[in-house]
Amino acid sequence: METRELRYFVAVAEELHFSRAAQRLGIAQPPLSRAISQLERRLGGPLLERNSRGVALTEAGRVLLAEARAAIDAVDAAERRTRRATGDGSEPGLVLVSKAGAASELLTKLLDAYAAEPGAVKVEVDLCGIGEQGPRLRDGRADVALLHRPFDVIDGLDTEELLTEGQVAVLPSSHPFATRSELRMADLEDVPGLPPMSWPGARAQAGAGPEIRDSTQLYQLVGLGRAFTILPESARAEQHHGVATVPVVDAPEVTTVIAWPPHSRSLALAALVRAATRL
Amino acid sequence: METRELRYFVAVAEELHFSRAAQRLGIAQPPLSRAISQLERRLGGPLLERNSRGVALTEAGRVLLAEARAAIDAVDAAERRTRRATGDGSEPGLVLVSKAGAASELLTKLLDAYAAEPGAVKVEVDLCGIGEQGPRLRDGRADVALLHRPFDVIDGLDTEELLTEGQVAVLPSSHPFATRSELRMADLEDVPGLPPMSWPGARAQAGAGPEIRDSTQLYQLVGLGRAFTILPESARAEQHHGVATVPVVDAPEVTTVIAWPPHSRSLALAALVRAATRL
DNA sequence: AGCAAGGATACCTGGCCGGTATCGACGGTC
DNA sequence: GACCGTCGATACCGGCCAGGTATCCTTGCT
Repeated sequence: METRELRYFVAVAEELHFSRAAQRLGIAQPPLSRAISQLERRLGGPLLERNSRGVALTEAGRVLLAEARAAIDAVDAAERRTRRATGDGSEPGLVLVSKAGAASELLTKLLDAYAAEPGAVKVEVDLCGIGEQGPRLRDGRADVALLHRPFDVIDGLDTEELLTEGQVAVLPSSHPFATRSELRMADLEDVPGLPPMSWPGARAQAGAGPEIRDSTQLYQLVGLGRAFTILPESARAEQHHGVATVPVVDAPEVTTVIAWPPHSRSLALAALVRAATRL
Repeated sequence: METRELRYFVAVAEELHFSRAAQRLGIAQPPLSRAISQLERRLGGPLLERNSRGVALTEAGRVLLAEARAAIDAVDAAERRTRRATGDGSEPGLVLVSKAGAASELLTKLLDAYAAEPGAVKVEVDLCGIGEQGPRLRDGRADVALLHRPFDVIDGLDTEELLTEGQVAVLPSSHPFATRSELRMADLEDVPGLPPMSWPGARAQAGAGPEIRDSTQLYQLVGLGRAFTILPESARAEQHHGVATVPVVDAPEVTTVIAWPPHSRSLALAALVRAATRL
């Protein structure tokens, strides 16, 4: 099977519409129809059900969709990482990705420690939205990531634990809870007049609160008295106007891990991970 | 990048010889040379160094080799799993792979428990050589595997723990140790007149002992008084002529885990894993 | 110098990809 | 129920590129 065929199939499976998929792919509809038919013939059965007025995936189609996405990511990763490794000098040697606004203290320590190693290469730090790190590692836009268990999905990645910490509630400083010396999860089940925030990607926790994408947004919302949330202790290092933090003594512990794709053979990556574990 | 190009590159990178690689691929040498040149042009730098009398990989080439192998495995997996999912009826719904001769008791319990579930599909059990499970999961020849931590590589796989157990020494029954009620790791550091076995794939432990590939071989060698080894307790369920087992009280614990590729969305697989964790 | 090995280049051919035109099946509408 | 719009399938054609053969060129060995 060729990459092209997989991309074609994914487009159709996502659009559930041949003409739209063809448009997205920048080709005409007939070649796309033909390519999918060939694929179905080669794989020994139908992938799509062409009902009148629409297209639906068969069971085999669902399998192929999941597998094809993973395969395309792997191919894209191969291309990106190789292009990065071709000695055109100016490019960074490693791309590290982390949630915007998280683990910044740990991150600076890590970068300093690695930079001091002999043979350290340039590290580009890429801050992305919550839950975006996994995909970036998988499709080669990044080589290594900082993640937070149990929040981030670490399926299919190699990891090393770096730091385990408790969590604190992040509240408007005007809120009655803000003066408490500690809180319990039970206190936060239903905070009067304050919705909890919900993260994109997390099991949709149906929290009626606003969705946020980065930490600036988060602190702004809290400062405005519109929401509260729970974050790892290290978030206290950042001071924000109108925002108070109170330890939540029985919150589940959060572990910051460094993660990388399992087949990586990069010496630079190995050195970075080694530096991280020695922190 | 197309799958074909990746396969071509891997062939050349493995053979380090264009003509032999072309032969292996079933094409002539000139198209292969051209394909590699195109790849190098597209990726922005050389992948191979053509020294006089031979070919060597550049750093970028090493990166691409590792990435390309993973990508090709993913594409092959997509094809195999989809072909298996196309409703041609006779085929098995899931392929489970396990080390030959290991965990047989757990395996039968698991298969029985799953078969009793509503909507259970046919499970093909595939017994393979030690260390072969990972590759089979990665390239789609299997959907799920039983592995043993810390011996098997579980990089890049999702896992659930099933069973943790101690280990026993497996010795010829004529050996002085065979009558002991227990042993310690220190006793086994250097057993007089008996070499330890070494497994393929494991970090080459330089044990001067014979290499073995399956459990029949193993018990035969032990029965002949040619070697000894350490195995999980459950191995005692199998009785073999001339072979004795003695608990090793301070051996590291072995955990049997069920493992599957992280992006799998198969309902049948999910049911099997659920059945396994309920054992 | 001659030769052999091995990768690169030149050039041709055929298959397949992608395009346009058109068909055919199905549904909604008046 | 005839008409029409939507959407995927089919027919056919043209151009590109993969793959083949022949040959060149560099290199190392004798």
